[in-house]
Amino acid sequence: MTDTAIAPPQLTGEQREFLDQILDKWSLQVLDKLCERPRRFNELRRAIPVVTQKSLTATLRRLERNGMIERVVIGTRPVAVEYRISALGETLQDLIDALLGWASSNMDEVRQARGRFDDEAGEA
Amino acid sequence: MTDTAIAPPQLTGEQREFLDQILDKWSLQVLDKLCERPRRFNELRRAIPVVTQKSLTATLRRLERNGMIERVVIGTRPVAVEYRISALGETLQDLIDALLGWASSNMDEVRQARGRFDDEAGEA
DNA sequence: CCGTATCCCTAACGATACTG
DNA sequence: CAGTATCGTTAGGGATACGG
Repeated sequence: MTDTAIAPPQLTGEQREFLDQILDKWSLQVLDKLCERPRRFNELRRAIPVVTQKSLTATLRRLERNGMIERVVIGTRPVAVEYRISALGETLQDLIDALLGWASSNMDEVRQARGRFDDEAGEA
Repeated sequence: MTDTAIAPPQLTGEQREFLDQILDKWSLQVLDKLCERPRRFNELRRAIPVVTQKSLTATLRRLERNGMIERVVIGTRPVAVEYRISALGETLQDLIDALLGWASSNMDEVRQARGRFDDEAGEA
């Protein structure tokens, strides 16, 4: 106990589960797209490489349940649905951008690390 | 195209996969622990709530392969192994802290959102 | 257009036992 | 101590078909 002024972020199981639900494979991309502007379901589907209907629906429901996005039903015919980032979701925007930017910037080094790792495994 | 000075972070599949591998259930916690100081295998195991040997091993291998951590074998008897954050991993430290901090700060609002969502589903 | 329902398959995980 | 190996279960994901 020397100089830990701020409380150590000992994650509770609840928090771990929550982060797990908003940092998964598709969520980051959905949040990223919705940070730009609201989108319709099929619009999102097209914007995200190869997500299936099922996975996208599941991701949207999960994000909505966790308060990260809002689902707005527009009562036209046929029905239209718009998804948009929530106030809570917006507070994560900078972090997401930073994360995606970090991944882009360091992908090269990651590739090299993978090469080294796989080589060592191969010769052993 | 108004003021987007930085390139839009259109994630490649490769980058998405990479982020997926270092933001998963256990990785965040492992990285967090190793940012504090190097740790031994069983030390990590105890430090992280309920991870199993198998999952911890898999997580460590994945992080090592992606260049985020380093595995140092100390040739004592019985063998000791120390894991520590890599230079690349360190560049993510602030982001991880921010992420964990954000989760802590907003957990309350998340709980409320869940309550609302589950209520609506229940009465429907 | 926006989903839900179904089938199927595989990747992940926990539990347990065993090795250098 | 630090793993690997195996087994059985289960959650996630893709493909497809159908409904409001």
